[in-house]
Amino acid sequence: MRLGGPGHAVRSANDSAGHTSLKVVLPDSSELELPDGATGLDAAGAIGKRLAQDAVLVRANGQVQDLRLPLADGQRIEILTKRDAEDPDALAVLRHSTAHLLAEAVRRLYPGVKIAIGPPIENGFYYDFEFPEPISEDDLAKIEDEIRRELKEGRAWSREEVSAEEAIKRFEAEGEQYKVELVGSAEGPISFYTQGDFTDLCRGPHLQNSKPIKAVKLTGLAGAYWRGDERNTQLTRIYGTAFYSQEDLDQHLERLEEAKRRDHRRLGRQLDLFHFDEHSPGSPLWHPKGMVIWNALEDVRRRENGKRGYVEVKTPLIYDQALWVTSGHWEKFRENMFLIPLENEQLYAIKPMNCPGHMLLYGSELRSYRDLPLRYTEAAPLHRNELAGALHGLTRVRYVTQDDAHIFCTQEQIPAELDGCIDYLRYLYGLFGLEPRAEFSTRPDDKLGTDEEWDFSEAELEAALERNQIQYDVGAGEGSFYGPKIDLHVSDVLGRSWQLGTIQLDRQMPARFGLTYVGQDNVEHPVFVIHRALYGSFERFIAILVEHYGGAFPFWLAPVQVRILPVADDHREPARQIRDGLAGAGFRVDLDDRDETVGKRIRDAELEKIPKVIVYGDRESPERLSVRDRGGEQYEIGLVALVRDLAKLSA
RNA sequence: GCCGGAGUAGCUCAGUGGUAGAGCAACUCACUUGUAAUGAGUAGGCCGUGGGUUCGACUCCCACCUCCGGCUCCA
Repeated sequence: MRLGGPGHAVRSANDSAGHTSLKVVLPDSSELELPDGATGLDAAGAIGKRLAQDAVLVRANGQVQDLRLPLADGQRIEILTKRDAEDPDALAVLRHSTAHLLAEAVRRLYPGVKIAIGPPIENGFYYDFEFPEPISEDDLAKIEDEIRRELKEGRAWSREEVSAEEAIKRFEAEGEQYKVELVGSAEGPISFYTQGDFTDLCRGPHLQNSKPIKAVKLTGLAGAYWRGDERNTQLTRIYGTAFYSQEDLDQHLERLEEAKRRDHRRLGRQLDLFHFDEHSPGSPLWHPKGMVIWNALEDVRRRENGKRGYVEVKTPLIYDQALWVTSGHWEKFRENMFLIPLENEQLYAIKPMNCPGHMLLYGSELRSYRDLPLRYTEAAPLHRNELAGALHGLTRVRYVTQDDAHIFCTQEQIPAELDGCIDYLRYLYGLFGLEPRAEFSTRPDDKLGTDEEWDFSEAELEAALERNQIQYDVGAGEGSFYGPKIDLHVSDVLGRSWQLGTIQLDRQMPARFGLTYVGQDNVEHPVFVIHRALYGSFERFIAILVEHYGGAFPFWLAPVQVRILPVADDHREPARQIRDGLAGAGFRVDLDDRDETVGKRIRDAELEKIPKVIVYGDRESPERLSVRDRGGEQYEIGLVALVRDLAKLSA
């Protein structure tokens, strides 16, 4: 989480020389007059003693600020207290302070440990350490106890500003090399926060004291590279979370449990959609019910591609090494490719992407400007030898299927084609009620091509985002090696963000393949390629859908849409006829005539999250069916009317 | 690949240096069922794989495989 630096807010009304007071605006729009140099804490004190005691943070003009820092004239301020227990900023400051308690505890328990960095994050905080001896999860309980001891004793934070030289000298004396490095790269004033006998380099803000920290839990242990770079030493990261009350922590843990019930890996097995086998790690085995969802996505893809002027192609799965050298993958992607060394033959590789095949296809003929734009689409199986530790259910697989397309177009056609992709994206994500975040990813360090070329490509994508009024974050250096990208991200049930759709503008790969078109001027021009996958991959998209719906798919996606339950033996035959009638009308319907009670079979249908259950007994007839919706709502309807209603749900 | 954890019946999980357990699912029988679990019985295990220690290993040690939580990388 990014906390606003306090440095910017320090400027007070000095420019209006001679004034010895400043005014701030409170949330109720009333004004508060304070002596010049007054801090957030002073402001709280001026309002009430109790507020000053309870204050944890001040928000000045929307920016969080440490209570100990001076306010500026004219700022709108808001004092946050433990009563703002759900405010993200109030939680962040609590957790940040708890991270410091963790560091203090670890330093006391493990002499010789080096401390690195410990920020608040989405649902808690972490702190990175270099331990002299490795620790294990069993150690967490001991550390947690030590934090509780600190809380019982009570801690108060004090803040001081020092020069960079002084800070470096101090950390060098303590042998804290990571802190020395951090000071070296710090911007703005260097500040220290001290609680007990523990002093840490920190920008803040922090609590006044540890009283508001009512619940702490250390949640995990992991390796993490210093500064996120795998060439650096791997530190030990301790994760934890903290709350203003025990109830909030309990609620948080409950939500986690609830989220786990929606996990696509769990539901995948429960709903009989897919599974994994250790004989092919990272490669799902799709069950019939999973394929229903897959094919529903395929149907949408084919239908919309057809409407939007795409043409379907099919290209080889394996290519020789020379092709991959031309495409640039041999240099940039080799370690992620499955190679096929054949006896007495060239080295082949299974494709991790469709692009090179589509390049060959485009290059197989002389192309005219009249042919463009040419939109090739192919959802072929791709294989990427992902690092073993990176595999993750359906969200990160080795056998992946993109809803891929490559749009070959002229430079002038780029804006319209990008707009077309964005419109398509909007349609698709809207269909499922997904609300993705857009990220604009720019040139990476290992890019192909010149900065001038990238300036152009990046400008085209950014202009498309602006034109379509899409809010986006910038992923500096996150682009593909051949071009910048617009990526769509959606979070899974446990808050992990996954990239789904992507739109990439590429002039490198067509150039490497010598691809051109003949213009109206009878001169060959370089052709541009837009790589785009809108679901991203079927696998990941289905994972997100399973969690998005919690397995309760809308009628049109549900693997089994209707289940018929005959009450007793005599009802089996008429129930079969109802089933056949609905199946004939094109619905996915099955019959549960097991020798179980109706109650039991209803329960099973609910657990399978089947949208419609029809109980058929003495009271029913084709003119009068008893339908139970998923969740328990019941109504009566004739077969003909039911077919009509269900057809509407399928559209 | 790296750090930490875990692999026991189809699934969810107990167990421990001395004969391998439960619930659900499966199968059989009875019940003929009315909107979230009818009852009884039966069967089901190279306790992830390979080595080692031991009179004896599911249990202790080592290596590997797979999965889980992170890191890095990525659709």
